[in-house]
This record gives sequence, C-alpha cells and structure tokens, in this order.
Amino acid sequence: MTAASETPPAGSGAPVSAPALNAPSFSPLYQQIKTLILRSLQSGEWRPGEAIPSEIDLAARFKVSQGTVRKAVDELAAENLLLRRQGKGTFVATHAEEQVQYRFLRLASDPSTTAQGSTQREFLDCRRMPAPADVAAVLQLRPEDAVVEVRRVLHFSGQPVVLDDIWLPAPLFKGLTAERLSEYRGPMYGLFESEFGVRMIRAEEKIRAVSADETVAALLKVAPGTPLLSVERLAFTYGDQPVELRRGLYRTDRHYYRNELS
Amino acid sequence: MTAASETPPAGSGAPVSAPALNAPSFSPLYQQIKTLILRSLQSGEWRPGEAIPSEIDLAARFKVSQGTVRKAVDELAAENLLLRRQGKGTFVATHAEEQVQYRFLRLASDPSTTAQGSTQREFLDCRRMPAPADVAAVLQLRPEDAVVEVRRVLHFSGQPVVLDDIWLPAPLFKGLTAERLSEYRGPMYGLFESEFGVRMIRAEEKIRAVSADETVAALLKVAPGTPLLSVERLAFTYGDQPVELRRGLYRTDRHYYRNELS
DNA sequence: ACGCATTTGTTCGTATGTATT
DNA sequence: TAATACATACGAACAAATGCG
Repeated sequence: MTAASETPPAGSGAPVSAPALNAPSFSPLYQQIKTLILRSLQSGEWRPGEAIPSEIDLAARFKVSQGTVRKAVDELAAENLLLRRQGKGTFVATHAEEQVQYRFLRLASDPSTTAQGSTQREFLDCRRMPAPADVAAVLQLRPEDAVVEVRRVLHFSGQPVVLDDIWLPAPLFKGLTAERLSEYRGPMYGLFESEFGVRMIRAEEKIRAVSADETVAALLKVAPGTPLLSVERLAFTYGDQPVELRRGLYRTDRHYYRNELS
Repeated sequence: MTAASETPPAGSGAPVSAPALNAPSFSPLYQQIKTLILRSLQSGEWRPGEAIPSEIDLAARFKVSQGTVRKAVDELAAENLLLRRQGKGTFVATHAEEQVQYRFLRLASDPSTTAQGSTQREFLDCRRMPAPADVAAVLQLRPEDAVVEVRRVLHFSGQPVVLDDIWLPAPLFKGLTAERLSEYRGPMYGLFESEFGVRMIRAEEKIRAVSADETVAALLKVAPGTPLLSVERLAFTYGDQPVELRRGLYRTDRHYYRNELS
C-alpha cells in the first residue's frame, strides 16, 4: 500500500502505486487518502462532534490537491462517517447532540394515534457474564469471554413499545452500570462514544415476526401470543468490527418499522 | 427555473439564475442539469437498460462542462436511477436483466435451512375494480377510480413464503392479466417497465408484526395465529408519484427481512 | 451594521489513467 | 491497435454560508 505522504505525485497526474506489480493492490489516490482519514478517525485524533482539518489543510498534509481530498471526504460523508457543513467545516459524525435522536432506530408512530409524546428509558438489568454461545459467535468472541448484558424498555407516550436485550464485549465497556445508563441524557450510543470511546458506525438488522411469551408480554403490557417485531441488530465500529448485539422486540400496534428502498 | 441551455454561463463561474429574485428558485447548475436528465428519463427518451449519451455529448448538449454533467450523473447514479460502467457508458437502471432479481425484495434466507432453491410465483387473482377507500387515499386516486388488484404467492424451494396483495392504477396498466403476469419471466417490475412504461424508482415500506388469519394461514400453509411480517410498500415513479400499493405477508420462520443502517 | 476571513460548494478547464469494444 | 467512455487528478476561480471583530 503506497502511502500518499511517502510518494507525493509529481506535478501532473503521475501514478502513485508502484507500476511494477500488474494488479492486485492498486487503489486510486483518493481511496488512499480516505484510508488515511479513516485511520485518524479510528485512532481518535479527531473525536465525535469535532471538526476535522479543512480541505486545504488536509491537502497540504497529504500532499495532494484539494479536489482529491474532497472526493475522499465526499465518500466518508456519504457513508455518514463525516458531516459537511458549508461555511463551518467537516465534522466527525456522532450519535449524541443530534437533531434526531436515535440515529439507528427506524421506529415511527402511527399518524392516527399519539402525537410523539415524550420517550422514557427504563433499565431493568445490567450485568457482567460469560458470553452465551450464540452471542459469542456473532461478536467474534471466545465462549469464555465476558460480555455485559443489558435489558431495557423504551416507552413512548407512557406506553412500553420496545424491549431490548443488548450484549457488549465487557473489556470495551468496563464500568458500565445501570446507574450510568440511567443518568445519561441522550442515546445510548452517545454514551458509548463519550465514555467508552466506542463508535457505532454501521449496523445490520434481521427482522422477523414472533409471538410474545409470558415474560415479554408482561414487560410490554400485551397479551401473551401477541405478534411482535423481532429486530436483531449487529452493530459495527471501524474496520467492520462487531461490538454490539441487540435483540429487540417491538410492539407494532401503534408504531411501525419504516424503510426506504431505492 | 433557468434552463441551462438558454443561458450558457460566461467563461468564469457566472451565476445562472436571474439575480433579481432574492431567493426562492435558485439551484446550482448541476442540479438543473440533473433535472433536465431526469426529464429525459421520464419522457422515455432513453429506455431502461439503454445507455444514455456520453458525458461529453451531454456536456455539449447542455452547454456545460463535462465535470458539471459528471456531478449530475453521479447523484442520479447514487439514487440508483442510472448505472455507470467504466469503459462502456452510463445506463438507465432497470428491474429486468439484473444480476440480483427482485431489487426491492429484502428477504434473505436463514443459513441453517435451505440453500436458496428456485423461486416460483403463483398468481391467484388479477381483477379490475373500484379503488377501496384506503387504497385510493395512498395512491392519490379518487374513490371511484379503477385499480387492478393482484394477489400472488411467492414460493422459495417449494415453500410458500410471501403473500402479496397489490393495487395498481388501472389506467396505467390496461391489459394486465394473470396470464401476462404468469408468462413473463423475471420480476414484476420488469414487466411493468417493458410492457406498460411504468418505472418504479423508489419505495417506502412500513413493517409490522401481525397474526395469520384463516385465509392467509391456508395460503401460506401455516397455523392460524402464526406471527407474520406485514410489509406495506408504496412504490413511486418519477416525480414522487405513487403508482403501486403492495401489502405483503411474509413467513419468517426460514427467512428474514434484512436491513442496513448507517 | 458592516466587512473580512475561513470553509465548504460550484464550475470551469486540462491531462492522464483504466476498461471496454 | 485504436477509438470510445468513464475514472482520476491537478489547478484555478468564484459563490454561499458562517462567525468574528
């Protein structure tokens, strides 16, 4: 991998990679710059919510043109890792201090019913334990590794709507307690960012329909057997590293999961 | 709306819009070009699967630089309306002849079970009828307007998995019959493109969990009361015009609805 | 209130690289 | 090999939004 800072291209559009090798590991300059920016994000050089250096500064730093930096930043912004604001700068994406809370929550409320009342969070449990086999598998842990297990309920307009069971690799979240979760104002991923330095940048969800069992029914205040949406989310940080497994059960009598296709 | 072909910008970056009006209807050049390309797509000047003119040709036609055309095309490609292929050209997106069939179907199969067997479609019904009130509302029709109602079942590896009820504005789909649907090889939206000139470019889905009633249970071969995924899709053509309402019920015992968050 | 500096956004032009036919 | 088309990269200038003095 030819570092751009090592081999500044000569005035014209000279190729950057070693021309000897015919193919396997070539990538355009802007992709290399993108990787370097990503590395700085991952290393914590710039923190969530902060501005990164201006395009001109980055161009000088990497010894490339502003346009090349621009294309790299464009892609990172398209992936929601960066946020561009004209006249102000380019900022590291964050789950905290965001206009719309819950960047990853795709729940919307029925128009016929409640006009988005307040949202409360209720933490039922937060304990350290050995990873269950299935959890360990998807989080790429060994079975004996410890995880933090969290159970919580989200209420909208006073009604329980979401029951979440969450598993996190314990080493990354030392000191996480129900108290800290309850005290924190704002989304859980915001807490993870600021207190534990773990940034969720992407997630995959698998959605199914299931029946409420007795326990779940009591927590969500529905009749046993009520159909619920099962949302299994695997969330990733930089480098496609899975750092959270979340199994959610959603009441969909007054809410629905919205999705856009294109 | 200042047409770019009317007022070619002077050598430097001169403003294009009438400077008298202080605000409401200004847009960057590339956005105007994007609108013009969109108009040509909508008018059918280029058909799905076909190549549009080269960037250089478009630049000459609209009297702008290649870079400006490029930015317009980039956005249309990002919205999946166009498809760029290096060395070959830029093509109008299509639902037919696509590597992955069913561009809009987010169903994936459990790894533990079947290795993606063949998919069969079974059309149970296709009739013309007055639009039900709720259907008319979301399709922006008057209650007396006619719609085509289609009911079908999708089978994967021989098992019924999806039951779809579909409503289409009848005037746009004259001559649509169960026979034509059955005969056509490939996705339904491919048929709509080639036979009726209706192109689905975007859709919104609302997902809930529901119980199978007697009728549905029989069709999907599950026990009554089985939880099913309810997927209500509203599909749009150019200009954000809704042209299809689809209510799907998915068995999620061997499949799941997958979604990516970022 | 005004203007200035900073930063991203837009637009042009040119040249070269890579993929396809 | 040559022609064509998209992809990358540079440079330059001006526009628009923001914040500060």
